[in-house]
Amino acid sequence: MPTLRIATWNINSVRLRRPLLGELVKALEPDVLCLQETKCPDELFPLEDIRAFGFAHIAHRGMKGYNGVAILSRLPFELREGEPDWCGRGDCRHISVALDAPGGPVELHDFYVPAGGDLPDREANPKFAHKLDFVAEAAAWSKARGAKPRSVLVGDLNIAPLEHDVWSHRQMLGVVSHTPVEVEALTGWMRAGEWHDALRHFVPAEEKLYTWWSYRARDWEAADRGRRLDHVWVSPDLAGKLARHVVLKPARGWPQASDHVPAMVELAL
DNA sequence: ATGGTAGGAAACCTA
Repeated sequence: MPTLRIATWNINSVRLRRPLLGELVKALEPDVLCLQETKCPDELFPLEDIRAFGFAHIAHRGMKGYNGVAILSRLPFELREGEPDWCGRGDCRHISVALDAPGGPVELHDFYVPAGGDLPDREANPKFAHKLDFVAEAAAWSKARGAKPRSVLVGDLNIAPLEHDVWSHRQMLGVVSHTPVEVEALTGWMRAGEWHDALRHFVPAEEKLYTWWSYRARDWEAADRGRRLDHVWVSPDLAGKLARHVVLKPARGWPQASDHVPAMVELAL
C-alpha cells in the first residue's frame, strides 16, 4: 500500500540548522517536510543544500529576521496562490501546496501561529491580541472552506490544548500557550474545519506528549517541562488512514538543537 | 518570585 510521510519542524533558522536536516532525513525519511521559523529572506534560502537532501521540490516564504515557512518535498506539488494575508500583516506564517500524492492530490497547509508574548491579556499585550485574532481568522477560514477531503494541516500552532500537552496543567493555566482562552480558540479552529488531531490519534490523552522544551533550562531533559506546540491535523477522510507517527524527541539533544522537535505522521493512502 | 537561553539584526527585537 502506498504511504505518505509528512513531517513538521520549527527549525528556528534554516541557515544555521541546515546540517540537522540530514539527521532528520536519516531518522524519519519524510516525503514532505514543513518548516517554520526559517528566519530567512527568499533570496537567501539554501535551495542547493536542501535539494542535496533529496527534496527536489521546494516552496518557501520568508522575510528578514522573523517568521518564515517552507515546504520541502520529494513529491511534485503545485504552490497554492491566493491564500489569506493573515491579520493583514504581510507576515510569512502560512504556505500551502497541492501535493501530487498517491491516489490524487493532497492539500497541505503549513502554519506558524504567533507566539503571543508573555502577558495573557488582549488589552495589555498586542502580541496576545494578534495571536487570538490570527486563530479566529484561521477558524473562520476553516469554516468557510469546509471539511475538504484529502487535507492536512501542520505547523507550530503555539498552543498546547490538552491537559497532558503540558508538564503541569495547573501551573500552566496562566501561561501563554495553555490559557483557557487560547485552548478554546484552538479547539474552535479544529471544530470549524472538522480537523482530526493526528498525533493524539496515536497517543492517548492521558499520556504526556511534548514537542517543545525551553532553551531556558539548565537541563531540558531532566526538568522535562515540555509543551505540545506542534501539531498535525488531517481531514475526516484521512483519519482512518493514519498508520504511524513519530515525535523525534532525541532531536532536542542534537548539537545546536532547535527548541522544537520534528513530528511526523504516515498515511496509508 | 525571578531569570534562565537562543537567533538575527544591528545596538534590541523575537521566541
